This record gives sequence, structure tokens and C-alpha cells, in this order.
Amino acid sequence: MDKNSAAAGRQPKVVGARSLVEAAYATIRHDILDGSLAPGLKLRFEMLRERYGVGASTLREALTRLVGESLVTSEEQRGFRVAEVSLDDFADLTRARKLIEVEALRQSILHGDDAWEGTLVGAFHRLSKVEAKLATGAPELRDDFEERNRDFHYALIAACPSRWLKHMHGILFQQSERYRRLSLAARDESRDVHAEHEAVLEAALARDVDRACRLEAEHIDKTLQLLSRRFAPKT
Amino acid sequence: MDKNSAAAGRQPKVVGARSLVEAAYATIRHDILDGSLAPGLKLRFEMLRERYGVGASTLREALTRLVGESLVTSEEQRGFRVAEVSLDDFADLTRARKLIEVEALRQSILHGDDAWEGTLVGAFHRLSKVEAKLATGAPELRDDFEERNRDFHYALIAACPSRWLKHMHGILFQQSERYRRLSLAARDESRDVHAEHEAVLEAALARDVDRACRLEAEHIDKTLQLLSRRFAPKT
DNA sequence: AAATCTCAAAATCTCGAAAATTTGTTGACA
DNA sequence: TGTCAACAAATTTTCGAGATTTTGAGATTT
Repeated sequence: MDKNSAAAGRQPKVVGARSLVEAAYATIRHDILDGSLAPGLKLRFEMLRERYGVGASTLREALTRLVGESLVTSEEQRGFRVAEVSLDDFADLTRARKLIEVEALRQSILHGDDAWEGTLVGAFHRLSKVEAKLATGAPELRDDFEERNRDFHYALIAACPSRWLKHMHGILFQQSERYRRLSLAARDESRDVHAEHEAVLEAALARDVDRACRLEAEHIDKTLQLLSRRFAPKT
Repeated sequence: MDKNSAAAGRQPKVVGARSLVEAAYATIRHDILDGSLAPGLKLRFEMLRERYGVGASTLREALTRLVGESLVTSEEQRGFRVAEVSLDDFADLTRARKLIEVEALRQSILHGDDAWEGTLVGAFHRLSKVEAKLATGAPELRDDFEERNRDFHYALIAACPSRWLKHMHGILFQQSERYRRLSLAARDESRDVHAEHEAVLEAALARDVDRACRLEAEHIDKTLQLLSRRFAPKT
């Protein structure tokens, strides 16, 4: 009758997670992107078991997955750490991401059909809504914003036929997301992100490949410029 | 006195491995690149425990790492499989690799100093030696050849200052290596790989960026063309 | 004082067995 | 014959304890 009463509390506590490893992975990943688990932090199993409520092997597997995404580093026999961040790394990351994302966008615009346009317009609309709300100052919407921002950027390159290019893009985009969130705590009011997105969208729909790619590259660069001015101010 | 007699046979059996996870990872990885573990093969833990002599959690972590490198796929609650291969995937992979590797080579040539040239020449020399032996028909040198070929290609782009670009390249190169080895079983006698490498080396040393990049791109394409002719022969 | 050594304490790493899930089989029923 | 429920077998997933390694403080030597 009550199979779940004794010691059966082993169900993933994250929506869409089909195993404890995946739930732990998703939660830890979120906390790293978030900054809750600070860059460089030593990830001790004792602490993690308490915080996430799963066994050591399970955690180990989740962390291994995060190592593969360069969100966590590991040294044999010396455990795991949250990956460090640096302005140099972000600058390098931004250059690499521009190379990949711009090429993917180029191919996507060349191959995209009406269905692609539809999805793209939809993603832009959803992003716009949360951007508007965010502008009125509602910090609890940051997760929403990041999700829809990701959806929009993925929708832009969705029609690119190269699975490997999109895979590379995914890795770099996730890293960028981390830097963006760490910097988003204090937003730059002088920047109109919505207008940047809208400009890229219009160029993409107009099939103006060169303009779309140029705007996208500038858009990617903006966050780096913002962070550079804040943390290396040789005023 | 005999600490190792009872049940203490827990030392990594792979050179350079500092843990059983790493040893298992390296061995399984080798067997996949090799073809010993065929594409699509279901990786059952029973079989893996017998074959590699380590526990389930250890294997699980090694496999998770391989999933991160796209050499293994996994479906929740349904286990792991060796990643499939296809001509389409290889074609896509080759295009992506050309984009990344050529850009990395361009930057490497622009930034490389004398030390870089020295390492590069050394790597080419070591590769040449094993190529010569391989030509006389010595299949047991395949591992050696692959290692030195990898070293040479890494040496070419070693002076590229972008860590992320080199990281992307590493992922794509490893995938290519798998296809190369699967195709290497029957080599194409009409192809002079040594000459291709030498031409790239000369252009790189001469700091002729455009020529080096063109030659490298052609070199990368050759294996795809070879495989295409063999497996899609509309003769 | 600096370097080396010793040896507990702390942390990581590994295993085997139990729990949970999927897969395969059998037989009832239409 | 075909469908489906119930049960059994096979497989994956998870945990906790023990084995192994690293860390750090204090003692000893140079």
C-alpha cells in the first residue's frame, strides 16, 4: 500500500530529470551559472551531499559531466572545483564564439525556411515580453530571461545544417551565459539589448546575411566591452 | 608485509593514469577509436566489468566522460552505447574541423616563435619515421602513427593564443581520428600523406599563411574524399 | 631558520549489493 | 490470432562503507 513511506524517497526533484544524476547535474549547473557556487570554490563531497541530498557516486558522475562542459575542473585525487573565471578567458571565449556563431548564423539564414522564421519570430516575441518586465526591475525573472535569450539565439542558428557547428556553439554559448550572469548583477542602463536583438532579427528575416552576421558579432562583443570597462578601468 | 596479497589489486593498469576511472576511460576510449568496441554496440555493465575489471560506479564515470566527448551516447535508464558513425556525420565533422583548424593554424603561424618552429620540426621528424616504417607494412604501429600524427597537428596550432579555439579543435580532431582509424584498415596507396604533411610544414615555416591554410584544408578533406569514394560508390 | 620526516585527520576514490526501472515471457481473454 | 495484464528476468541506477591518497601540524634534523 505505502511503498513510498519507508525509505523510498529517491525521486528526482527537478522537472524533466529522469535520474538523480541528471537532477543533481542540472541543479549544480544552475548554481554555477548563477554564481551561488562561486568560481574557484572547492567542491567537497560532504558539503555537496548535504546540499543536494544524493550519494557520492551520483555526485561524482554529475561533476564529471560538468567537467566535460568546462564548468568544473578536476585534479586526480584532489577533487573538484568550480571553474575559475577571468577577463582574459572571457575575451578569448568571445572571439571563439563570434567565429562559430557567425558562421552558423550565415548557414542558418541560407537554409532557413518559413517554419524557421516562425519559430524565430516566436522566440523573439517571448524574449521581448520578459525583457520588458525585467526593465521594470524584477530580478526574480533572471532565470526566465536567460532561458528565453538562449532560445532566441538557438532559434537564430537552428536552420544551420551542421550538427557539429551547433554543438560547438552550444559549449561556447553556455560559457558566455555564465559570464553574462555574473555581470548582469549590475546592468548597464545605456545598453538597449532589445534593440540589438530586434536588429539581428530583422536582418535575418530580410535574408541580409552580411548585415545579420555583422550585427550578431557586435552584439556578442557588447558584453565583453561592458565587462572590460568595469573590471579593467584604467581611468 | 604483504599488503597487496589479499584484495589490494587496485592499481591503474595504464601508464600515466592516477586513478582507476582514468585508466578505464583511457582504455575504453582507445577501444572505441580502434573499432574494438564497434559503433552502436550496447555497453552493458556486466560485460564492461568483466572486460575492464572495475566496479560499476567507476565505469559509469568513465562512460560519462566519453559521453562528453561524443564517443558514447546515453539514454536515461537505458544505458550506454558506442556512438554511431555515418558518412554524413563525417562530412559535417570535416567541414567544422576545417573551419576551426584553419583559423587556429592562421593564428598559430602569426604568433609562433622559434621554439614553436623547433617543436614543430621535431614532431614532423618523429611522424616521418613512423610513416616510413608503416609504409613497409607494420600494422602494429598504428597506435604510434596516430599518436605522432596527433602530435604533429597539435604542434601546428600550438602557437595559437586562443585556448578555446584549441579546445574546440581537440574535440573535433578526436572525432576525426576515429573515422580515420576505421578507414585506415585498408589504406589508399595512391595517397602520399607524408608529402601532404611536409607541404604544410614548409608553408608554415615560410610563414605563408594562406598557402599553409589552403594545404591544411585540402589535407583534412582528403580522408573524407577517400571514405566517400569507398562507401558511396555509385560506380 | 629551513628542510625533512612522521603520522593522524580529512578527503577522495572504489566496490559490491540493494533499489528502481526496463525488458521479456506467459497465459487469460476476446 | 491478437491484445494486454501480470509476473519474472535482465539491466541500470544509487547508496554507504571501506580502501587509498592527500593534507597539515608537530617533531627532528641540517
